[in-house]
Amino acid sequence: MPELPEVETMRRGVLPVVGSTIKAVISPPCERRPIAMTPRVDQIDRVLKGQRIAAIERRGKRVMLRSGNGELLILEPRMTGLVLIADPPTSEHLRLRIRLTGGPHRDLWFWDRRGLGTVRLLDAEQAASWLQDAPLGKDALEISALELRQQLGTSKRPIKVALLDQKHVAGIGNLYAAEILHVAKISPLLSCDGLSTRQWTRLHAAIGQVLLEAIRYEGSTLSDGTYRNALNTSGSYQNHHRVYDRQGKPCLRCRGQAIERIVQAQRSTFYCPKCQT
DNA sequence: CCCCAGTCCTGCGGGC
DNA sequence: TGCCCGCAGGACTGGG
Repeated sequence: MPELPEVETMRRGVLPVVGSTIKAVISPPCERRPIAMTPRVDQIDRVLKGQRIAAIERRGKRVMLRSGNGELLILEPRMTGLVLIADPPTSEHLRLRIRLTGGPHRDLWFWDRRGLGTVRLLDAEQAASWLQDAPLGKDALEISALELRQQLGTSKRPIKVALLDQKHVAGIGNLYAAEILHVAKISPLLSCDGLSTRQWTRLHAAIGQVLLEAIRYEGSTLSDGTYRNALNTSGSYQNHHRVYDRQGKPCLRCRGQAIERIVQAQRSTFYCPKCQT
């Protein structure tokens, strides 16, 4: 579930470890099948041991640790991954432990209940080319209105489906796509090439508005309770959702129409058929 | 180009 | 009450 607001909240939460030195990178004992990690953890350990954490960055839904030597450790939480400096929710689903020294925290954890997350280490050269050539669009908070339209404008896919495609714009997932389209008053069913200039402008504004608003509330912790910030604390944006998981309930804008749930590209879409056209 | 179904995986909740 | 199935969806893959 973590999308841009949750991942940005994780990033901000682990910022205090910038300047710390990496003592070791190890796999905590975990009986489950290991998560996808390249290269192997002992290789990652060999490369990063003794290095300073120079920065913690984010692109789309990934948290990236930049080492003093310019290597990039990319943590991709996917559905249930968390990046923490506090004690993780359980000891059972720990996937990576980065032991630290010379700063306020002893450990940086990657915890992932379902184990769909990934860890990847790139050297400085690979990192530079990955940041440039990765099949990953501009970050949703960086993209301009013009770029957004250039990326999506000729597509015949429904706008909701296209917004989820990370190679056009990175960071928007199923929950925020629904929230954004409601704020923009655009039907999720509308074909991208059918959006008017006015609608593109509204969409771009809604992306910024919704994502920043969600970051202010530290993201959405859904009923399964999985998502936590770096201090293992819940977000509260779930209390401000306009449409997500509100099928049958009245639209908060028009007050009358019931929110509908439909399926697009095998995913739930929530919207107000009256407000979103 | 786009779509769809299947894959990874765990925990929960609906239905019987 | 208990058990099983299906659903949740981020990213990716293979076939059409």
